[in-house]
Amino acid sequence: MTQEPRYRRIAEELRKAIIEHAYGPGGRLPSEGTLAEQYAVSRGTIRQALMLLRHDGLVTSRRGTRRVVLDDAPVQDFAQMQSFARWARSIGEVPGGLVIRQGWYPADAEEQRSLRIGDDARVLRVLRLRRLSGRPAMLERTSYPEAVGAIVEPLRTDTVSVTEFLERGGVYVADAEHTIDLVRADAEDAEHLECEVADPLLRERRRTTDPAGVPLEWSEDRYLPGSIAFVVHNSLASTPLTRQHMMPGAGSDFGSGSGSGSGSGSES
Amino acid sequence: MTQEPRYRRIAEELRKAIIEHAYGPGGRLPSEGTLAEQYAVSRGTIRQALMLLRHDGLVTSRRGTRRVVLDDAPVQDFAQMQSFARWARSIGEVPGGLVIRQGWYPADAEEQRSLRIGDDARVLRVLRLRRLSGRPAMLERTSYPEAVGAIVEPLRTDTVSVTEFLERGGVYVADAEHTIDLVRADAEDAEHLECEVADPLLRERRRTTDPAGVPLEWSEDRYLPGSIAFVVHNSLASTPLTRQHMMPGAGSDFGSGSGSGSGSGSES
DNA sequence: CAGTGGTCTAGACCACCGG
DNA sequence: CGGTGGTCTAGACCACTGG
Repeated sequence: MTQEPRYRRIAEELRKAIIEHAYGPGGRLPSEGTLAEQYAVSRGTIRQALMLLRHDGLVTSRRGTRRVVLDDAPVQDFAQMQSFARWARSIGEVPGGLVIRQGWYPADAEEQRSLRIGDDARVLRVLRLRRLSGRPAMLERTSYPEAVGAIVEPLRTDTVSVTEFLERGGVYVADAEHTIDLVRADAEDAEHLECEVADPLLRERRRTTDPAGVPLEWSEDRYLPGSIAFVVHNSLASTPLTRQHMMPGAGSDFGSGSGSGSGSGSES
Repeated sequence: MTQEPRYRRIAEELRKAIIEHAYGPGGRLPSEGTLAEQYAVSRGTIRQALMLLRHDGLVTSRRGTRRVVLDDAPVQDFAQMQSFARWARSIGEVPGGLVIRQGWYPADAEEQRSLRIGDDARVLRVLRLRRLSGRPAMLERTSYPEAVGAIVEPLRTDTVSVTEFLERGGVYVADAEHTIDLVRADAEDAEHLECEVADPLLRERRRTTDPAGVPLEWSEDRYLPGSIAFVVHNSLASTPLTRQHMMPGAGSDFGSGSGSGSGSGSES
């Protein structure tokens, strides 16, 4: 039962206390030494716990002063960020998923690079519409490498959560990289998202890998504006956020929806 | 001279080795024990170094196996993300800044909340146009609390980097929270960014705090599309990325540029 | 100045992965 | 099974903050 490491459980207790405003905001946490005594663990363990809160932007840390509680950050866990369905449920919406088209194709250059596969490899391309309580919210073009595709392919087309299915099969996501920018809807986007061609959409391109570093999927998701925002926290301690320059004309493809990446099924 | 802690210097050496493809990608790092010997430090110090690379998404880590090198991540340091000018230089562009309007105003509700100040506090609102090598790239509406505003106010209107100026004054940013979504240009946006009213823009709302947790600025930046993307890395180890739901009608303000937040100078 | 967090050590035990 | 990383301990010294 008690398989969660000590420092994680301590971090959870502290997080809860903070969210319930036991200290702040602006309040000071007990010192590491005091906490170590209270929890009857060594200072190192306490530091590990506090590190978690630090990375989530819940507390500061400076030599010389006690840690200060920051405002509540909109903290989600990794699992929730990784799965559209889980996220939807957490905000009280009913997630819907529907596969519009899927099939095996030879990997194009972008897929070969992103999924780290050879130029003779096949990928499963899936075009999927995501709904929030019935309303179209996002159109997802995903490419899976052979091994993962074989698991995903036989799924019912209305499977709500692919991520959760993969987890039951022992496939876990450990890392993800997201690129967020703006594109305009192509004909396919407009049809399924029920908007006009050339309407602006929020685009998230995503590459996920398993704990061994093996790429699991490469996806381009296009969100209708007004329903979603991305929130990022960064700090001196850890900075996963980056601006990226785009060569004029490249990157932000207007119109040609299948673009360079995982266009899904426009072929045939 | 040797003031950088040991583990950071080790991390830098390893990062360099990785970027120069001394191991991978896909290659395996030496074990922690081996590295500890090589650098003549304890295993704990090596683990601290590796933790940095882990959070940057450069290597994996799993019990039982050696760490695996992932693809090169687009790693920037915090300072670069924090400063438009520094970022611009790093991609070989010439940053430009021009204050269009600034002035002191009573803090509105949003500013009071974001900057954690009372309802009788004043803020300095600055409307600033940012250029990349001459071309308009971003329009920035920033609100500073009294203390910071007093430092920023006397600056020349063409000051390229406010961040760098503040650092010279001993003001350092330690934490930031970013919310990214899509809006349409209002009249003010269109005028200065040289686009049409209602053109889509990428919006980044940002709140930064100093090492003690005191809010330093609250800003709403609007980028012309096609010139920038945001890249986020997240992992089981640390997940600062979040989707956020928006109430229909709220959040994504169309038109009223000064929105709920730090509208700058539309008043008068 | 006393108290705090940042760094570092040297050791221990365990869970897990691969051969 | 041996080797690996994950967890945890008990101590030490230092840099910095604040009164």
